[in-house]
Amino acid sequence: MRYEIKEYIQESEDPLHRFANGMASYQSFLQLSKPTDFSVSSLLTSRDNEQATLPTTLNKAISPTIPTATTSNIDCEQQTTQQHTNNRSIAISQSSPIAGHLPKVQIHSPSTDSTSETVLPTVPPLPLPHLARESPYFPSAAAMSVLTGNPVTPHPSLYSGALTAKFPHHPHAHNSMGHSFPMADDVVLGSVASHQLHPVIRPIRTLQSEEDGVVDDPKVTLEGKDLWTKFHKLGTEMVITKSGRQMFPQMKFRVSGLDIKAKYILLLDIVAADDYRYKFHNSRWMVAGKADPEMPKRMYIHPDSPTTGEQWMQKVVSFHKLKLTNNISDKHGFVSTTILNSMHKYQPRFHLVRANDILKLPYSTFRTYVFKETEFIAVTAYQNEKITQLKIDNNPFAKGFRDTGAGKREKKQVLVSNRSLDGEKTNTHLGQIQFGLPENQHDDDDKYLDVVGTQSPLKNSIQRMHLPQQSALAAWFNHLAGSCESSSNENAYNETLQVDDGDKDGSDSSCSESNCGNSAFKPAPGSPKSSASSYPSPNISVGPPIQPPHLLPYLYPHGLYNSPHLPMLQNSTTSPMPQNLLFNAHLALASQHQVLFGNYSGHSSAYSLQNLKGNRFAPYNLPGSIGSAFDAVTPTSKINNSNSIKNKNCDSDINIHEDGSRSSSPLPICASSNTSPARPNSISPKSASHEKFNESSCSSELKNIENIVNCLESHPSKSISSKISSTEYSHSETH
DNA sequence: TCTCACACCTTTGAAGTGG
DNA sequence: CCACTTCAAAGGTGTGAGA
Repeated sequence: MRYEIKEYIQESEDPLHRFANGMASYQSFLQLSKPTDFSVSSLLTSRDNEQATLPTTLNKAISPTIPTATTSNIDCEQQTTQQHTNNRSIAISQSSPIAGHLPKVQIHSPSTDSTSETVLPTVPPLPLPHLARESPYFPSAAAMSVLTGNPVTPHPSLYSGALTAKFPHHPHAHNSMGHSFPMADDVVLGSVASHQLHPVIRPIRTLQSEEDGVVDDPKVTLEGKDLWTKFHKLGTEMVITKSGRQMFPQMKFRVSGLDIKAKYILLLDIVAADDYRYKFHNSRWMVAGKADPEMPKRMYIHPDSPTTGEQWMQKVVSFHKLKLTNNISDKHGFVSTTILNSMHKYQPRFHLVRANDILKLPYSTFRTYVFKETEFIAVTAYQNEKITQLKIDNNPFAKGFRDTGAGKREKKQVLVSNRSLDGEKTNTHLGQIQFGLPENQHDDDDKYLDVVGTQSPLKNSIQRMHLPQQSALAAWFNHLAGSCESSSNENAYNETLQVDDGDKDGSDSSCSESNCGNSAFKPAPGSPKSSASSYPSPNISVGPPIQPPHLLPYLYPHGLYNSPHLPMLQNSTTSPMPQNLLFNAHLALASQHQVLFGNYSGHSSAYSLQNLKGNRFAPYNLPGSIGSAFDAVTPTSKINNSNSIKNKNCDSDINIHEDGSRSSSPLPICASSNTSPARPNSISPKSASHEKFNESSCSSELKNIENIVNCLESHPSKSISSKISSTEYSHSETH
């Protein structure tokens, strides 16, 4: 795998121009720098919160002394290379720690169009107390700051925390206002990193092929895009309930361009779109104040993960089982629910990771796809009746409320009574919807009921976007995902100024299939327009593994990182560390992992765990011949992952030291482990029998998890180790 | 603004049936 | 044994009253 950092020197001082580029670099996916954002890598690299392990040579690598180079190997169809002609491209490639390889600096030669790589020596971890204090959730940024000499400022974009706008910092946020943007298939992104927020396009194909010999060109399309667009025009609302509510429309994607034999992990997460709380007033969404503290987020790993690209491409990938809840104490559904705040705006994100093992997610390259049409506001009760009607009309489970249903009859009675109370305008609107007028009439009707206009205060976000002191790595992580879109956004910016005006009338006549021109989240007139106003759908990002602190919130119960024992993961809410949290963390991970439950027959354990009844809608059946999820991946082996059958116990080359530091090493962390953490019988009846099936593998993987947790426990400044280990995990302590 | 009970509906899988 | 049908249970909906 590869970490890639590229630096792009922007010549223009035009604020808008800078903004255009800068916004693109703020890929929200990489703003996973706070506990409420999640990252798989946090499980394995939490210690990075305090310690920078990046090579010192990185500083040199990204220094201005690097000869200017052009990114001639740009392969982005939406690129605007001419706007980036004078740039330098540096790819800092950290071979996967798993592979035991040293980081490399990749330099693109301007003249020869060639790429050379230099291996960087690994340096001991650097204690960065002040940085850790300031950016506890983004250690790599801090590390990079030191390496680059740039002080880390708690730049809002560094942390997509409650106090930080997420998507407004990101071009996508500003793109939410509905402008034409390319289809997902039209966009190919390269990794990007720049302390000046200047993206450089680099072809994904090159990236991937250099990693492990697997060549893929993933394309993701949103299923039901038209329906999503309809909702988006009105301002999509998603009901959240205590027990969890499924999303409608459902999050379904069609994936293509995958390597048929390589294994992929597909994930979905939902992040706050901005820092505001909304209210529905006068038939429109308005900002009602600052956002409440963000709830802990969880990453939903598709239960079929990992499976081969061939399998993924066969059918639609559905994340319908993901539930939304506002129940902070939700304990049982941490695998399949995500906790949201009511009256807050959220943005789902789809992640595609080529990895044959969930445990390797942190070291794998994420491709993130953001479909702006899927943005929604979480509500406990529907606010916009047009949304309600749209749901009723399209959700089969709500048929009872349609014209022919009893529920509908009830509603009709209500309407009759309302008709005598309300104005004629409202009655007309309701009547049109109820009696199933064509869509275009629905759209026309939109003109009568003003539901458009979430007044996202973007200005502040924009202002916060470009702090020059932002470290290179911080920028890297923040807009890792946004290179291509950045370029396209730059073009799009000019288009935006035109398109936007045309969309103000609420007409969708110019709204193509990939458009979201009439988003109800369109900012009020006068709101700053960003270059990101026109964005590809989806917004795609490619990046290095998500950094340390993020996996926990996803795979761990919220209580874990709300715990005072985990200050680096702490949310604004503090709750005592519940019993068995660590075990639950294991369970959370294990439940997502086939091996731990021996589901080699083709069904993931996650699905078995959360619903033994079976995943009714599971799109795929995993072939039993796929092999263990713990099949070794040696990035440098140039061997197809799916074909590599190696020592499952020795496939991890990363060392997680007792002090929490990581280093590349050929020594597996669990090679000779005979101790597996005790697992309560309540995990799964299958687990016991499965131990027979593959005891060594289980032991190995459990050891992996154990090390992961131990890593957290031993975190020197977080004061979590003793408390956790003594109460939760002492029985499995192996250090 | 949120929770809850409710009616209505779809979906699923077991059970039954017939070839 | 297989395919098809039937049926009950589970679970997903929005509604509306009440807190």
